Amino acid sequence: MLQVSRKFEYGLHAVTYLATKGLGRVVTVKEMADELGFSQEFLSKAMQSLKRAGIAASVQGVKGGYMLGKSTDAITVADIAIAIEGEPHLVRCGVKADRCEIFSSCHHRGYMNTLQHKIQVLLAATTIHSLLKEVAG
Amino acid sequence: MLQVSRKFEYGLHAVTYLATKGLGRVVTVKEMADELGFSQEFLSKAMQSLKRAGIAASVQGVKGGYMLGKSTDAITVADIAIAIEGEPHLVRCGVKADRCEIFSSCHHRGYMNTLQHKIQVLLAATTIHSLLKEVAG
DNA sequence: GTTAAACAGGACTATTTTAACCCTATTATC
DNA sequence: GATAATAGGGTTAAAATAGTCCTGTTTAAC
Ligand code: SF4
Ligand code: SF4
Repeated sequence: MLQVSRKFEYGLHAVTYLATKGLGRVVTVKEMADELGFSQEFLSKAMQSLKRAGIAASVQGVKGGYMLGKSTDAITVADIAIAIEGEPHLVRCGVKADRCEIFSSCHHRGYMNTLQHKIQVLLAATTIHSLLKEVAG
Repeated sequence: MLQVSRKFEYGLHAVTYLATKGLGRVVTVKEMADELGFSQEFLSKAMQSLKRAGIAASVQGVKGGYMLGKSTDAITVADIAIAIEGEPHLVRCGVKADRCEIFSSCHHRGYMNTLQHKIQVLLAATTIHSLLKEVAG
């Protein structure tokens, strides 16, 4: 329970990788996959999600690739999580009420929702900038 | 990502149900399943986990059933999560290092581990006692 | 002491989610 | 026009979760 997906971790690694390369530098998926040690195809999907969210920017064509779409202190871990996994739903009923058979009689939905919010606050508290500092120091 | 399991929610509901019945009262799985509206067989597994963790106590035989094993302010949401899902592992490498192909080159393991710890602190901050008050108030 | 109602738990199956792969555009450089 | 890259749909494979079944053990009641 409560384990992050591999895709999210791929995405986070990719973003920190791009960050160390500087804001302007264009990097291909192939380079990142080789350097970080994971599947090119799968990372590619993660990058597409990050791009749609504006976290990464892409350049198409032969000399194309990805770069960061924002400065490192404008990207939080929560942003990456949402870009890749979509809106967070700690409980099934968050997706759609009828996903839970006891929705109408459930009394701790309120608590679960505040819990989810607190977790989001935790994720939003770390920017890529601060994460890189933490890793270095 | 980061969704709690149904079994955990079943367990949490069961514990709050037992709590409202008072510490001494013995309740059968059948009664709880009927009352809360979920599968007897599946709830039974959750109760067995809760019992092993000391959160619930059981009485075997004809007039048997379950009751709380501790007072409501000695049980936290984290306790229930651990009883049912086992030790939390936000990242794959927490289970076993070789579950992650990039373990040796990963730089944000430290961050992920502190994140996990903070989530545990959140869960441990709510006792069943305080949860019930929150629901009532 | 036999019966019946309950917990205990192993083993299996089904469902859902996640991960991975494949294949075809499209874009832009050379 | 060839090539190297992103964009993305669709399919398959693997893993985790949910749910079921079946057998045993305990104990109150008769
Ligand atoms: S049990 Fe309550 S909180 Fe959980 S999914 Fe159902 S309605 Fe939502
Ligand atoms: S990427 Fe890092 S934190 Fe995540 S599982 Fe691998 S070693 Fe652990």
